[in-house]
Amino acid sequence: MDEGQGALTQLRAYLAQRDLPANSRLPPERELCDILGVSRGELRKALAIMEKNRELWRHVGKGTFIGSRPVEEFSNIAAIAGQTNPREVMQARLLIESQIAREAALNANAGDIEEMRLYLKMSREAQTWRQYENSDNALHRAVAEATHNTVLVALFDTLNAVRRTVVWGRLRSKTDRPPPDHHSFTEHEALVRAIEERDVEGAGQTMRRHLSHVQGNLLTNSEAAE
Amino acid sequence: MDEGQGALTQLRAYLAQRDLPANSRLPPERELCDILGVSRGELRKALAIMEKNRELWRHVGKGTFIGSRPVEEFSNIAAIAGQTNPREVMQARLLIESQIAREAALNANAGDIEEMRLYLKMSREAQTWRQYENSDNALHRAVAEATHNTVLVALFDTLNAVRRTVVWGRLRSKTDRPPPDHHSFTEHEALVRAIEERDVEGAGQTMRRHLSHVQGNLLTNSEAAE
DNA sequence: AGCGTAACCAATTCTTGATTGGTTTGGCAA
DNA sequence: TTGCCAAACCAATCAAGAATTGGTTACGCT
Repeated sequence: MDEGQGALTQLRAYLAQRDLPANSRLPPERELCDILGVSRGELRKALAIMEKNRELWRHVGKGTFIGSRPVEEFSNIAAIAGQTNPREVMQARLLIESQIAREAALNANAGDIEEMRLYLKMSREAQTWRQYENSDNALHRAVAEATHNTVLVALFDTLNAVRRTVVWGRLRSKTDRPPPDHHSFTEHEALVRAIEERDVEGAGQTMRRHLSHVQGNLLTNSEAAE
Repeated sequence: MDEGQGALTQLRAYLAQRDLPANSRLPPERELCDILGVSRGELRKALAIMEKNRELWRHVGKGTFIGSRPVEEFSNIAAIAGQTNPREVMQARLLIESQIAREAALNANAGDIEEMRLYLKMSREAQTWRQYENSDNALHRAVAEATHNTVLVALFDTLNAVRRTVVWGRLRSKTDRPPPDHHSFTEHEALVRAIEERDVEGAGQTMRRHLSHVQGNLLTNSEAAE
């Protein structure tokens, strides 16, 4: 009965003898076969058991390592953007940013409000769509910063980066600059006002309504966003 | 005086003729010199002007591209985790995951529910805290997947990675395994039931209540999470 | 002083080969 | 048949070197 797990005990003995630190790489399977005098199949069974037991982890091309598999250190914006579409992005914005608006209404201070009003003014005075978009982005980010929660701000930035990558080549054909009656102006103002008045529900609803309009514009593919 | 900008007008003419889409790469400088019959110095002056004007962007080793410079491609989990704390992370979870739960209630299919029930069972039968945490993570991720929105799943993963980095070295002193009356069991069950019954409000509220308890446990620093 | 040419620099990409875990196939023996 | 072994093959990864590319400098000429 010891025979069935012979490779495993041999491997364990080998590892115990070396006492390797975590995250250290052990020899490739083919070498280990020679070292332990075991066939590769048996060795791989033993490795599979230890991997399932989280004593080590393997990856093709890299090797076999002691300890548990490390967490993904980066979230790749391009990878996310490649797998999704504008509809999903807008839906996520709707859900995330409405919550951010609520939280901002709870935590914003006078300086935050002032900053929002500045971007509000800039967006209304924008001469080109590009300028307008910059102000709009800055305003939305100011709302996120007003939560005073670095994690929320980071998530907002991630989402924003994905958005900019996804909706990448859209057109601005109709007009050269945002019309003075653009729906975003009044919506943005209502949003800032709700945050200033600590109207949590109002802030969330205003943001939701605003992004719904943006979503609608985007999907009907007229001159897009915000 | 046209002479001073000769290269620029030539370049503009070349670009207008080709009508290249955004983010497309144009020939290396040395080739463009031959094509336009301009010296490299003059060409680079023209390129510098257009770059400052955000009509194109350049990078050593990559090339020159139409449009504005793309955003930072990665969000570094470690950087986020280094600037925040467990309180902020839990607050973000509360806001994000409650919205995810609502969206899951709208979009989950039978397979999603089945998967959740599996992890529910696994978590109840866990023999160690580690096993329990794995099942718990899997359940929460299954909820995120049930939204069928890749962006939301990606944001959830990012948030989760930050959480694991931040609350990394906490203790499990009191007991060796989760007690059978652990509050999470009933809360998780209620959550899955609400999602199954398409109870949007209920799903969101259950998730919010659940994470509030987790947050409370975490902050009173008793045997922590979920 | 200004322009053009050439050379050089450093960041990046491309190419090629080797390495490595994962899988399949065929042979062999109990 | 069943299990095992050896070999070959596969795809992901890494490593090192060549080639490319924007940025810079030096020199010569007018």
